[in-house]
Amino acid sequence: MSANGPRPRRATVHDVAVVAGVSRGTISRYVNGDPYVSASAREAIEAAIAQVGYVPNTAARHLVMQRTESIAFIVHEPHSLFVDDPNIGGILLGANAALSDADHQMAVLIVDSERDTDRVARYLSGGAVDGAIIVSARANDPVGRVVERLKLPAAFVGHPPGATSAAFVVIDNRGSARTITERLLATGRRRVGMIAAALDRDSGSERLAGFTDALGARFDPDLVEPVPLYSYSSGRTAMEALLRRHPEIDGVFAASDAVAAGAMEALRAAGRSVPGDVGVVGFDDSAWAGRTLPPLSTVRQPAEDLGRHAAALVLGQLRGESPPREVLLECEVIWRESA
Amino acid sequence: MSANGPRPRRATVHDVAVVAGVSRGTISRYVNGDPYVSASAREAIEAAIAQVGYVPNTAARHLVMQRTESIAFIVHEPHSLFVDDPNIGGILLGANAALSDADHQMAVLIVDSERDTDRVARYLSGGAVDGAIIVSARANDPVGRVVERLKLPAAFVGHPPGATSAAFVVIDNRGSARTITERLLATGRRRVGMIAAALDRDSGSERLAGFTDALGARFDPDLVEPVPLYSYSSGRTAMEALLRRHPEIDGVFAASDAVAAGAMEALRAAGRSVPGDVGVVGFDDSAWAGRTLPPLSTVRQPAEDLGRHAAALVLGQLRGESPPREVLLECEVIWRESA
DNA sequence: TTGTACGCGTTATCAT
DNA sequence: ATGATAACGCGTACAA
Repeated sequence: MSANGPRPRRATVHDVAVVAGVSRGTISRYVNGDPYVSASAREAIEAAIAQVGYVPNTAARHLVMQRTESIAFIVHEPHSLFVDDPNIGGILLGANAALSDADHQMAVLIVDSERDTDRVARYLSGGAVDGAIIVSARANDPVGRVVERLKLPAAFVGHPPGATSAAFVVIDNRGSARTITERLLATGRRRVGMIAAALDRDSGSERLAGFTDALGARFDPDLVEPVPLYSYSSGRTAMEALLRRHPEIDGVFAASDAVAAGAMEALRAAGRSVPGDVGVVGFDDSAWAGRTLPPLSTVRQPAEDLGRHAAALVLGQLRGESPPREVLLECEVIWRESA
Repeated sequence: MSANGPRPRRATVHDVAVVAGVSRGTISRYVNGDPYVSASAREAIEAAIAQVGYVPNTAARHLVMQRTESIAFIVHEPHSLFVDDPNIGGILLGANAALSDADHQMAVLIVDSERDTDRVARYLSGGAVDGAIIVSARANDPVGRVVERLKLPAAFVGHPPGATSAAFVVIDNRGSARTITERLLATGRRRVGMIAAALDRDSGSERLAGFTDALGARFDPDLVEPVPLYSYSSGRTAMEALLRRHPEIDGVFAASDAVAAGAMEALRAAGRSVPGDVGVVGFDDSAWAGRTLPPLSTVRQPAEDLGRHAAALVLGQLRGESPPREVLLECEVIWRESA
């Protein structure tokens, strides 16, 4: 039904110049806010621009200015991230807000295959963006290497595995884990254990460290059950193991809300009440936390702030500032009913 | 600690030409896979490219080619979308996969403010992308209007409110609602109601239509409780109302899983068992569905396929094909234990 | 205050 | 098969 005519040729400076009766240089000056434009010219130009529907061509502008006013937001492992991770959305929005305030365009690039990796690397190398925010970098990441080689202003969300020289922003996993464990202890629990997950990852080992910090001399390694993944099923089996080994256990710090939810299911199956018999706390304040019975006490990641700070780090570098190597963000403890 | 030297000047065709001892034209031909390049030249060029680390400049390429080989993925209302909607991630991944196969770069643009709207409009008008996929378009959307004015090849995910000439891909809300309601009826329920949500949106009214389709002559409007939002709390209060009005109710179709979860909570509070006393079915197969007790029977949206088809629609237009105005995707019914 | 002309890094046309 | 050279659309020094 649609007329579906040919794509209209986009108007150029030239067209505007002809209609307005001034030179192309003057048009360009007007567009870029140069003060040396007479009132009469200004009016003519404004009318002409409206008439022909002129918008400056991005590519031409980029080419001559040598910058694009846009920065990439690169995300890996999108499957787990976009489907499960409750924080990615917030990080995205925070980064976008900060960049938007600085009048920069954010372009989210998804790396989901070998092919994507190559294409994104070319995209970056080709100068399509002025900087990059990278979330969930992997060890020995080709994209990360490209960024480094180009000395592209960048900031990582989370600690990049390979020791990069780039800046990064992380939450204080250790401190937050310590804080919530201390609160759990303050409820009078005597035998509190931890289901530690993903110890090969930075976040996982830090959370365990925070836990031992809080326990101090009372720390008993046998009360720690390590699991590979931040998952519901891991939590469930780990809790079962913990109950077998230490039936007297009366408190558990789970390395994530999903893990905690699994643990609570195991406790329920074992006939232990929460928080009556055993107190449970999680980490992330993800969607899990509000849906467990009872609702989960947990640690809230300041997702938007992570994005905001990462963006600020990149923008700062763009302005020539040398950024702090690391930004540590505090988390908020959300006290609900599971402990 | 980082050396933090100046950004290296990026190598150009010229540099490669000098090192390889051939002309720029030959370099360009080699890079673009033109067959007319001698073996000797080829070798020299390959070595030179590796040596100077050459990557074609995106902006220059775009300028002369008049296309960018990249397409925008525009998402509005990111707050609700990125935080609540379980499908957005899948749509994103599906679109990215399809575009990636066609060697196109996808750039996700987030519209989260007035400012974003303007900037994105400029971005599109400036020719930064060859096409656009738009999810969750709003009525009278400035971005949508820009797309239309530019006759930018585009595809909407979901039905765009303003009657656009553009193509769109949607799930068969009506048919799916009908199917799952029929299955619910087939379990022997006599008095089945619906918690209808977001009737001002296309998805909401279609789901209600499917419900009435299934009921046929047995349809009783008083068994329909409309709520404004697809939310847990809406579901809870609506179910309470339904129970008050019709204590004999023994089946409920909730317009979304979140709504269904709320309804189940209300049923639990009222001492009704699920599925014993009343059968409950939802819509979306979101994270809610697996976490209710018992797990929820629901309708699974083919999220990745939505993204894939949208991308295909845009790519087709780019090739000059005239796309179908509408693509309707079937959903799968997931039968769990709540009905 | 305004116009002219050059350059940004490519691709594409046309000779050769 | 390859080398000159003209666009592509814009910003900006320089001249006027």
